[in-house]
Amino acid sequence: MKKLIVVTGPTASGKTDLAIKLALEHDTEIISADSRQIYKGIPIVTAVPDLSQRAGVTHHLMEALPLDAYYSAAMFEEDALKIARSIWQRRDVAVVCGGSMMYVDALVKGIDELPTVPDSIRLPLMEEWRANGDDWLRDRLKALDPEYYAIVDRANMKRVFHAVEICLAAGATYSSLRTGKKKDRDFEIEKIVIDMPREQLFDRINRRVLSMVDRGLEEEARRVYPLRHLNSLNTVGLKEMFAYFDGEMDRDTAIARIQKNTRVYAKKQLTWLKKEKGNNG
RNA sequence: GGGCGAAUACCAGAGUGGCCAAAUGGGGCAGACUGUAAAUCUGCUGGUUUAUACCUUCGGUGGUUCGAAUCCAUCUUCGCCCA
Repeated sequence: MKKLIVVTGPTASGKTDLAIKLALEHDTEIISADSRQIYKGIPIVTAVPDLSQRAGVTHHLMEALPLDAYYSAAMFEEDALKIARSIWQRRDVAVVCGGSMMYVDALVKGIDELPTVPDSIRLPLMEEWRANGDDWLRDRLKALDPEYYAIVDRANMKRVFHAVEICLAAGATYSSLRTGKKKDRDFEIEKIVIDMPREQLFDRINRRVLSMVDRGLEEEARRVYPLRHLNSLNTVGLKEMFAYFDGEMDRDTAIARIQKNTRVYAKKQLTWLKKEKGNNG
């Protein structure tokens, strides 16, 4: 049976190195499960390994998309499966490496099929939302899909909006499409979650941010600054630099905030992993 | 030596007699999560295992008052001003 070794864990925990080591051991390739490393043009802030670090191991879905490309967990599921199958034609094992927990889940457990929302629906809806306000959008959802309305986090407008646009695009309720069913996989999955004392992890994070600065984080941020409104650049390490460029804070403050926000990000990943552990994930 | 001002929870900082365990922000902690997820959102943050409850807090001490973080006296520390 073919096998997927999934290396995950919080940011800065050493996933990259471990994955490369495993890939070399199995003479195979790596599929990156990282919602930011997949974009091309921001290698420093996303801690993409350089060619020498990659040690000749092929990395897929890394630096593969332009910054303005739309991408999602569902697209990742599809792409990653396709790549894994092609690797399995030559090897028995493929290695997945990444900390985007939703991507990892989409690959490991599967994600529901939802229609892709066309701009012809999304953009006008967005316009109406802006004109009429949050309550209007909530009411809209209540009318379209009362079942989902009853359970959504109604303060989280991003979710409310998404549910509404899905209803409109599908011509069915979002709740009817949300099965949450785990898909059967015809391959073996070995999940390796890197764990370490929080103090040690936070120390690694703090130091890694400083090393990014040394390697040219500021220049990298300046290069993409004109595109700062793209979602791919709504990223820890860039948004703080942009705030510095905008004169909202000084450079040292920006760097300290990157460290802090990276710690917060790691914490969210840990929360996700803790829940998975509790659920036997 | 004299004058004035300030001392509030981890930090900053509101509050100037009861509605104050004390706004707000930061930081910290915890959590949610099925479509741009490094995103987005939520809760807690004096103690008491539950609390519309009780206890201990607003520099120290002593007063005034039914009641004080808030008023008075005094002490301590810090800041500014005059010598």
